Amino acid sequence: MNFWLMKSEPSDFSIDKLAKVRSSLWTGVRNYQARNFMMQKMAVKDAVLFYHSNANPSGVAGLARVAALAKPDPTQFEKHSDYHDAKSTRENPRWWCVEIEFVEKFAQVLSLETIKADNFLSGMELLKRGNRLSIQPVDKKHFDHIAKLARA
DNA sequence: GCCAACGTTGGC
DNA sequence: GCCAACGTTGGC
Repeated sequence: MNFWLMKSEPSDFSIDKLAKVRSSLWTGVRNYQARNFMMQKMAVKDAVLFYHSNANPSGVAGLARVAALAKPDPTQFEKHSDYHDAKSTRENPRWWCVEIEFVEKFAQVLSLETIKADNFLSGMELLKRGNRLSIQPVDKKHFDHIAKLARA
């Protein structure tokens, strides 16, 4: 089983929204590295840190889980979607997405500031210079530590 | 809104 | 294949 961090702007899709709908396709990823993690590495039951970016505060807002393997992202075929991709075909879709299900909302967001201040988390990909990747692998030890901090 | 860092595009 | 121009991400 693998561990992941997945970013979303809460104004677009938040942990509250996921809690309400219970599960959702993780649509809109248009970065090949992030897509490849979903297509090639994610398995059902993998654990996910749900990260709010461009938020107040930004940070890990809760936990989720991979509910289904990657399938073609339907938004790439929607002409009027922000995520439409004219170069993608149904025979050979360019963008794929897994399905994510709600697990837990933290009582409060574990802020980026708190994560940065914790020495045990200093090696996280999230904290690397210029990090922009919206889906990234997380070490189990970091995942567990974040879950522990959030419940403390 | 600013801007550093990064990814993508396209001319050559 | 190089790389300048451009677009996007995301913290602040």
